Amino acid sequence: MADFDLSASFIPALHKPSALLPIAKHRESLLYLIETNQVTIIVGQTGSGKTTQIPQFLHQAGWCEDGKVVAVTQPRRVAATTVAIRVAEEVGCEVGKEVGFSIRFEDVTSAATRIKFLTDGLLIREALVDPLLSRYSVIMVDEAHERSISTDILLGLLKKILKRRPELRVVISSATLQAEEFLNFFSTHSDEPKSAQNEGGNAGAIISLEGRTYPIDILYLESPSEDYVEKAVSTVFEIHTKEAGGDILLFLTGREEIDNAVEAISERAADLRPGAQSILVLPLYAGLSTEQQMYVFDEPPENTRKVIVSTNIAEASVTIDGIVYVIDSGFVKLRAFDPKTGIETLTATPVSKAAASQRAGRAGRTKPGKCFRLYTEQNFQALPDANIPEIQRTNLAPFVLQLKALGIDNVVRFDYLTAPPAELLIKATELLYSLGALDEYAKLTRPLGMRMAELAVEPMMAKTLLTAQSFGCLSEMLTIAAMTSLGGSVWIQRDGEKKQMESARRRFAAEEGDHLTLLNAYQAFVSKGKKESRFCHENHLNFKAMTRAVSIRGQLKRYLERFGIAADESLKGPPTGTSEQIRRCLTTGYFAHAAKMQPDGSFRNVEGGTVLHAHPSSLMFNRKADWVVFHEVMETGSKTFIRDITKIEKAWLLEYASGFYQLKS
DNA sequence: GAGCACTGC
Repeated sequence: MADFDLSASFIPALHKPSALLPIAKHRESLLYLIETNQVTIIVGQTGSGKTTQIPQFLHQAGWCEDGKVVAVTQPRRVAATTVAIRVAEEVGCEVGKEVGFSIRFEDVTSAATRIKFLTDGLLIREALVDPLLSRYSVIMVDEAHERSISTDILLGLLKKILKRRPELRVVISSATLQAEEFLNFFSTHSDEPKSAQNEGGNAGAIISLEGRTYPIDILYLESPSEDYVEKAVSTVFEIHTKEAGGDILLFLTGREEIDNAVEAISERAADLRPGAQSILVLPLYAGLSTEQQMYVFDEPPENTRKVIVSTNIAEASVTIDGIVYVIDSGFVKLRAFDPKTGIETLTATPVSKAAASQRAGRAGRTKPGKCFRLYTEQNFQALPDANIPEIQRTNLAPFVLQLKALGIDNVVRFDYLTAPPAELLIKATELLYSLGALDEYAKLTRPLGMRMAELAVEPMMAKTLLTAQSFGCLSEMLTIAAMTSLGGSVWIQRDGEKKQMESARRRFAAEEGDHLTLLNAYQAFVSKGKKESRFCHENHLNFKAMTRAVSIRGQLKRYLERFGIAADESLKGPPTGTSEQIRRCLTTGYFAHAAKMQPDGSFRNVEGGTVLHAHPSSLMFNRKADWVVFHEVMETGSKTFIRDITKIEKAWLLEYASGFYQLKS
């Protein structure tokens, strides 16, 4: 018994004790600030431990007594789940007990849950049922500086709720640049009498927490570069030949650029002198399958430097360890919505200063790093401080509908952190009126408008679903709604298998267009394919997306059942809605997205002013049609594409949307 | 002939 087996006697700690985190020494002052202020802004560097520690401090300090809950919101699902799992480990409980999380389709909480991580979109939805969010004693809004539209709407709601609940505490985590803006927002009360202010304590406070990151050298170009992809490739090799070991992360804007850069880097890497350290180059973007994305986390082989060429996904959503060098092109593709035309654009735009420093920060996670910016220091100084908030450049129809459902009738006077342009609000209101969700006084209609707000799909599809029963095609529309909400990720193109994917897609093709094709694919997946991944692999379908479609369809079906609208889904035989019923039903929701094919094969919208092209992924690409409706329109580069297209009859437009088209002419 | 990233009781 002489042997003393270390591994049997000691269990390695899963996590560093939280006392070692920089935040621990601020514990008392943090708790004091939260106690005495309704709103506390935390400026926490990455690695400060704010997200994992603050909820535990609050719990220990008694904020969860009398059954109250501390909520922590995140803009992304993965963050909500991974942080919850970590905090549960630190607390020493099972996830779903004292510490839990709640995201769409996954509620891992129980009556015992005291610390709850959730997405901010979900917390807004909770306000539909519990307008004062009364079960929460503290609500921490994490990553507020990202300014997602859900975060902005949530902050506006919280400001309203704070006036009615003086005992509620709000904690906002922000980057340095925006802390004052958040504080100002919460300390000015535009339309309240003075006496109502500061009732629950002081209006607010800001506290800074230092992080635990390593220094990063920032390097700029001396003169601007003409082609940043080419410059990026040569910079990779300069780092590789001149700098010490460590992996490289290169930020470009999109799939095409990334594929080109990956190819160029592997070609040049083949010319490296024999015996030198080699290069392993990997792409990273959302359009890749999960397996392809996972490669970036693998250890590279011996004597090999890993180079990851990524979109913005690596800026905040995906964190890769071992990165020592960052190369920043200075550009990102951003979505914007033109209220005049109703068309979304996707364009490469210069990043903000905040985004540039976030990118640079990806280099210093494990040791000191370097960031090579492919632009000059003057270029950097000219960049905007922060990105334009999403609320100022997005289609607001879904959010106007939500605000109305929350009892906020005057959406123009709602207290926004940053007000959206009036045209966006008008456009959204007009669309909701034409769909029948709002009446002529812009009040939410009942039951139609209220039900549309409760359905978790965009308003045009919500309207379609709510009329489907009267067309006898509810079962089919549930499937189509679930499939279109996947956003084009249904089919997967594997390397060099383009032809095979095309022919797989043709197997499900329906003459009438993409919606019925999606319906065919789903029905094959759940019947013949038995919801198995093998079927997806054989048919070039995205298994993850198809599984998600099954969940979404189930959720939508339950919502409708609650409204007393039940799909007749008897066990025998396929659904019975005819193609015409389905296409008529689509027209009742998508009349605003109608277009007519021209002799040259392009489309014009009803007003005739906009030239639209079928997206190459659509069945209507290279096919004849007359009138169509489509799910989505997007301008990229110089062309405007429509996606998910289905043939309809012109007469149906007049039948279901005469008001809309009279209004327009 | 081709789309950044997120997200919903």
